[in-house]
Amino acid sequence: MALTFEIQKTAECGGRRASVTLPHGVAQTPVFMPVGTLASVKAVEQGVLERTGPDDRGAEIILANTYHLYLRPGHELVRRMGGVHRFMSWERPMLTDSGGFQVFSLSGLRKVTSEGVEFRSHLDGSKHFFSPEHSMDVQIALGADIAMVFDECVETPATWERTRESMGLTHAWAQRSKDHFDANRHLVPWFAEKDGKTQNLFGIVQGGMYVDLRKESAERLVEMDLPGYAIGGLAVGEPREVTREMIARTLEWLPKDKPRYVMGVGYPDEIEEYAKMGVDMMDCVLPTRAGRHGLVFARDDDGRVVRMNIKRKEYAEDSGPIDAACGCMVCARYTRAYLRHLFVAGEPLGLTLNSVHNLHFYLATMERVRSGLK
RNA sequence: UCCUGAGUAGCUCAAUGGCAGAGCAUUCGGCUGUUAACCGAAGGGUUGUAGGUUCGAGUCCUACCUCAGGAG
Repeated sequence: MALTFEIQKTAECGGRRASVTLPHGVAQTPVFMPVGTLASVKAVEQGVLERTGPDDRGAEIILANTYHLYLRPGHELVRRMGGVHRFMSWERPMLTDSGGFQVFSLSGLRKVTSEGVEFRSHLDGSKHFFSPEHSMDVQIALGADIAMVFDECVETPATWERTRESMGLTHAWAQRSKDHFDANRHLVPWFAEKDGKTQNLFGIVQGGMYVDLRKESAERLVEMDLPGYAIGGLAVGEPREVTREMIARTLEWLPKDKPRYVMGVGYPDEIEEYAKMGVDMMDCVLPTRAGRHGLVFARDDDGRVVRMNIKRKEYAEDSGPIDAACGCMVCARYTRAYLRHLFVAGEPLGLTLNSVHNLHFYLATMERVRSGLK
């Protein structure tokens, strides 16, 4: 057994306090997973990521991206370097996205057929082809604890017919992903059969903004008996109520004894809400991207999330921390005035400190939720 | 003192004699499985000064002022 999911408690709201044990360690869920696309959570050093504040357990799982690492430095190079963990010196669990989302976000540079996707590199325009089998080969070479099936994320809005067609493709690709993965997962750099250390493959539910399609997608994927399931294709421009409804309904049809992962969400209040609904895993670029763009999160006296644009002039001589109640190393040490100065002056440290704070904020938000679910 | 060149937004610079603009800076906004230290919006002008030519001048003419380079 490569993955163990142990639920300590399921609250009335549906949220679960649990832990997921993976080849590279244990993560407490609900868990937020920072995104490190190119084997780097942008602007944050791995040691800092392990501990963003004095009483913080740090990031317990981080993401990397199949598409990006395939293009640069190349998955075979990463394999030769001992796998992505060793390559980037991150010993905790990791998850790789399959490249399916890039099929969606790189539209204009790609051509989709039932066989796979032909696309052009955003780096140099060179032609490449990704199939479910190839995505699996790349993800196995990278060797994250969790790999994702190769899927297609449909654009929003999309008609029911278009969404159903795309979903059918995702299902066929999921089966092909699983078959190829099962046949080759012993090739992960750290494979150790006697220790039961094997890579895990998660499925991805699609179905756009149509409840009936979400149900069909969930049922079809559950038949494949995968160790965990993701809900994909959300937060792509639809209203938040729709996102919430899709998650709430899809959770009904996913196994309760396996991790459920909503991909690509969200704002701090969203991840809190979804965790309480029973989502166990989430990832999002927002804390790091927003941080690099000058947006930091804080809580007001009532505990409500507030957005703070650190660029604003009103912080120029503000000698307080971003959030006095925050336990991160940035709030313990630096003033808003200094952070604003670094950002306005274009100092790279500003990007780093904002990112570290935001990551801590997200991780602490999950910790709050976990405490509440006890 | 003379010659030459240049004076346009906070800065660096565009603009056939025909609606005075850009980049940067400033202020504000956006960011949801990262093509993103990114993207967008706004504010900002008596075109060095004073005259003249012209239907119309940032642009042509005259004088002056300032700066740079050259000559003496």
